[in-house]
Amino acid sequence: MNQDATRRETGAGPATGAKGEGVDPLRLDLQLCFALYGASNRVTRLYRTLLAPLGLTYPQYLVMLALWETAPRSVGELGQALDLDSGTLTPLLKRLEAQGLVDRARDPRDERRVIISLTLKGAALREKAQPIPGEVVCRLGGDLGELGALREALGALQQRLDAAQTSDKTSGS
Amino acid sequence: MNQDATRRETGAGPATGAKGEGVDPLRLDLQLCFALYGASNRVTRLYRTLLAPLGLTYPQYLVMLALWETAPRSVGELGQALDLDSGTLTPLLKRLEAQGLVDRARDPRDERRVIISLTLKGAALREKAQPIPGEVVCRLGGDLGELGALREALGALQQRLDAAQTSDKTSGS
DNA sequence: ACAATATAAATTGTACACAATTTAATTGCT
DNA sequence: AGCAATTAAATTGTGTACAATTTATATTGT
Repeated sequence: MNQDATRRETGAGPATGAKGEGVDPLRLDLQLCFALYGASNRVTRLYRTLLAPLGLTYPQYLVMLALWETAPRSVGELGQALDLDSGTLTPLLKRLEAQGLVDRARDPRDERRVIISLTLKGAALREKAQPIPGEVVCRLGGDLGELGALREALGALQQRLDAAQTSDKTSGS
Repeated sequence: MNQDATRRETGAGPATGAKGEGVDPLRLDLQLCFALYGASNRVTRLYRTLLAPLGLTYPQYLVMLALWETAPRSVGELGQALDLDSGTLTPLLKRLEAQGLVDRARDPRDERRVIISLTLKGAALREKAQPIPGEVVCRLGGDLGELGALREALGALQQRLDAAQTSDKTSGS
């Protein structure tokens, strides 16, 4: 059905000496970026199924996890913890409020701030979420140590990424 | 509410001993999900800066990387390679077409299929993209071996995630 | 041959992400 | 006190992700 002509390797250094130089950096980039991108998308997809009974999306679940840890918190504090800005959080929190899981109220001390607190329903949802992490680990089939190692590797990557970003910003203007 | 304690997260914690302690599973979940989610978002953000001169978003860059590897390809083949469906790819590819980087044409052999091929401009863009991976690695400051290990760990995670998803679908009668 | 089925993209609708801007409230400075 | 600068959310606009549906084309069974 298809022969070589239909699918060719593009580029790969057309006019170079074709002397078999090492690995293409773009190919490595594809592999690493892709692994992270794909893993992230897949995790979101996996959780989608598990979270459907709770009526939560994956980012909403992360926000609830953060609030179950510490509440109340302002939008800004939540954003700092989750590394998200108000453009993402504001509509997400409004949806959680519409579901009756959180309350949004201006801080009387500083009317610029909006304090997010858990409602009784939001606090109670924690019980229904309890089995989810175990279910995920069970489905993944790996041991906890391995997942912990992955978490640490990702944490280290995050710090590097933050450093790369800030050094980028400070050099501007 | 009971949460009066000040937040003491993200402190590069003392790694919390092996096991035995009553570790909250939801807390572990927060840490792992969050590491992956945060790393993915940060990578997208880092590339945003680097890709701006090329006029590409990060997902568009991944599509171009895939096409620089092998072109032409159908939307479906591209979707399989990138783990994205037509709902995501179709508008993205239309934007690449609007930029003159790819061509979209029905397969005369099977009019249902749409074949994506690189234009001269799209193929030429590869040269401008060449320094990006090196720049990223340089900014991250890590050694290549470490990044390679991370890629492998993520790859293993991906496979587990795929297995978890499919076992979910195939269940039921 | 042709209705039933299957397949490939496109479309629709919801929900993130995030840059850039806007709105409103607080702080600083004189 | 008065007013510029700062800060915190909200808003706006673009671009993903993805489930569910639709459209168009191809394949199958009788």
